[in-house]
Amino acid sequence: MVQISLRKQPVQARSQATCAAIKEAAARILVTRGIEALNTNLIAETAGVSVGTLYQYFPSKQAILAELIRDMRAEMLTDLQRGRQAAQGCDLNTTVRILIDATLDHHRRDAPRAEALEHAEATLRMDGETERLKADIHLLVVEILTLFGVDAPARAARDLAALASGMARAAVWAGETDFDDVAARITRAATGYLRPN
Amino acid sequence: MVQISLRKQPVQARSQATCAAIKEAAARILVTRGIEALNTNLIAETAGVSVGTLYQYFPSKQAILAELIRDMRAEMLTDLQRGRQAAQGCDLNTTVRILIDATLDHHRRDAPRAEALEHAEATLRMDGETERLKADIHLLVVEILTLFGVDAPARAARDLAALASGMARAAVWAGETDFDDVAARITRAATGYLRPN
Amino acid sequence: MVQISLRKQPVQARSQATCAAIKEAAARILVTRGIEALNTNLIAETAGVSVGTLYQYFPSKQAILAELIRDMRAEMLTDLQRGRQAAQGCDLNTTVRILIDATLDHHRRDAPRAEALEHAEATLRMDGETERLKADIHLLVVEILTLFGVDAPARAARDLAALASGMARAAVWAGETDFDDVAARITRAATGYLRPN
Amino acid sequence: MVQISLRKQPVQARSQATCAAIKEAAARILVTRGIEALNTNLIAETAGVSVGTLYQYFPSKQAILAELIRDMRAEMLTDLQRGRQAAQGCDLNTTVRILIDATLDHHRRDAPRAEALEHAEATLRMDGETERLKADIHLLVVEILTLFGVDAPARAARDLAALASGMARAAVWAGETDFDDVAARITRAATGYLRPN
DNA sequence: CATGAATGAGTCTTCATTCAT
DNA sequence: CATGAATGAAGACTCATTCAT
Repeated sequence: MVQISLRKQPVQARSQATCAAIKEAAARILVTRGIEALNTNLIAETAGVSVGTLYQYFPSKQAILAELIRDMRAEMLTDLQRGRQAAQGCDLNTTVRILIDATLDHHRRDAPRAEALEHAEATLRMDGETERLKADIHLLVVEILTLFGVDAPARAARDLAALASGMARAAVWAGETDFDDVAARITRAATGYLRPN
Repeated sequence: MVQISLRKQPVQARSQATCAAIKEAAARILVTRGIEALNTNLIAETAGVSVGTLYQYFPSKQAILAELIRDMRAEMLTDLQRGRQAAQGCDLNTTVRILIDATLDHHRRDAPRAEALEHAEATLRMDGETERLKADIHLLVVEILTLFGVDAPARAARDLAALASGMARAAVWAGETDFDDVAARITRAATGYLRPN
Repeated sequence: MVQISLRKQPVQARSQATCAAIKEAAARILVTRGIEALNTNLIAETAGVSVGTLYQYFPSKQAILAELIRDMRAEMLTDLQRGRQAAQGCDLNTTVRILIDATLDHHRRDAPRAEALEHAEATLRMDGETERLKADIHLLVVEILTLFGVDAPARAARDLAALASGMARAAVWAGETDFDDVAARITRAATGYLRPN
Repeated sequence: MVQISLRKQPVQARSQATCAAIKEAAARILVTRGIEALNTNLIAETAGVSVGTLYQYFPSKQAILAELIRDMRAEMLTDLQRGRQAAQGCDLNTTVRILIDATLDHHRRDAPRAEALEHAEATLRMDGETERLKADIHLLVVEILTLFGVDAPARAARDLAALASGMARAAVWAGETDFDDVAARITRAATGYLRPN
């Protein structure tokens, strides 16, 4: 359980810029050189600040990673909420298709980063805020599945998330870039999973 | 790329026991305390040997992990080959069901261990032998899909593996133990994925 | 081939002092307890800093030694260049005498240290900078010998350097401190070596 | 001060062969891979025996090296004694030439080995037996120099030994193989050193 | 006696974190 | 606030030596 609350709220513009630079540096290192190469001195250097400054904004190395992941999950929740809006009144299959599409939006924005963060996520124990976001994401899917009368909606939501995440990450690994096609294939599997009978 | 060849071939009974104890200790730590807590001193202590002994059998810490993973992949290949035998003459859906069942055999033997190793696998660059095993596993699936005239069989094999692995790992995370049920759900998704049209 | 470039350029006064303290500590240990007793923990402790600090300034243990040796060779080159200036217009024997005197200047400054470093030098593969300094030293002698029409000047330069170095080190071992006398004896041998016929 | 007396006198032929094999292995490693690569496991393996056996014959790693050096010094003493016989009745210069020739005999037999051992010798504290041999060698030269009325014969003997050893080692380093020529050059220097006036 | 498995003290090196300036 | 020098605990790995078989 990682303490990620900022030590100080970066209210000023410069502070926010520094904070963002640190996070960007960490993400870039994570993607290009892997989690083993990720260390605070390198993050600070890459961000163009001193280690001391880094520790002004983040209480620990883990906190930086945790916040990166939290941001990703927050974006994903937003993407899914937008998807739900768009799917108002559609049938199950269409809704599923739209939500899967939404799920892949952060891959579309920066696939290697999404992949790296999802992998890092499995290594860390999450902070409360991120857990809450993940719960919200899960709940959103559960609600929709419930609406369509799907059996064991919690388990189904988990299965679908795992299926989608697994396939998306494998596609990134394989170097695929056409995420519409990936979404289509994931949808085929999801639809099959949900098919009655 | 990790060098995993043993430094010393454990011919004597005591040697083999020691070697196995080291691997078991590493696996136990990996499962119970995670990859960050995995260090050579702890492995040796847990195995009841000295660090020196550990290094008689393994050239590096990574090599221990690599061999654990290689063993798992080797078992999985065997499981799948057995599955293919059993599926001789069956239709696609049945064959898929049988192979997915086989895929979950190592989860059935020790689910937390399977989960931990699959996650660790994503962190390491594999040695040649393990790459070969993974290629063999992939090829086996590709061959079967080709036999049934599935489109883009290589990509389909990758998608199905990712889908199955993702769902299985999520189930383990959630604490499920009925892997027949998990297999049934994975099969639903896989069958949907493969459905023509 | 040892990488000796400092990790951090010691610009501040404190840094330079720390860096120098580390080198001094290493030299002192080398002289008093020999190369086998030389280890990074002891160097750091002797220098009054932590190991971490040592590694801020030197990328490896070898690099410390390498830089000590490089410094010595750089001083020696300067000594010899000064000697060459002083010998302008002298005959061969006088020139030789002056250069041998110059060669012993670093023994005059700190004989045990010179001895210890020259011995350590034979153990290490040198970095490029030190090789260049040694080549420059060699070249300086070759040029002078060529000027006086000495046969096979490269080989003669090597022979004379070996002769001088060997005798000087033996003198230090024996506890001699009058390096003018040592220089006189070396000069006798060198003059004999160069005598035509 | 290294304890080198054998733990057991190798009276039997097999024992002597084992003992020699260990020494040969150590020497070969020293020459081909340097003193840093010299370790007991490698020596034993190279010699075709087990570590345990190695420790039957030598009380420590250092003892092996020490005995190798002792052997070399013993041979050198023999060479010099033979040289003194041959030089009976000759004048100083001829005697010097003969003795220098004798000094290079172990280089003629195996130059890289001689070089490696002489260098290793400088690193070790010698055992009593080797010290005695070196003292005998020194004394032999002192006696001859005294016979010819050389001033400060002990210091001269030391100077000549250093000069000869230094030049010979430099020649080996440079890859020279014609030790008659090396001897001639050393003799020129030695003769110059000894020249009255 | 020979073997080689086992030992564990000792070394090098890294890196998250602190704090004097 | 920013800096970056300093810290030192921790971890990977080596190798001389011992001892049960």
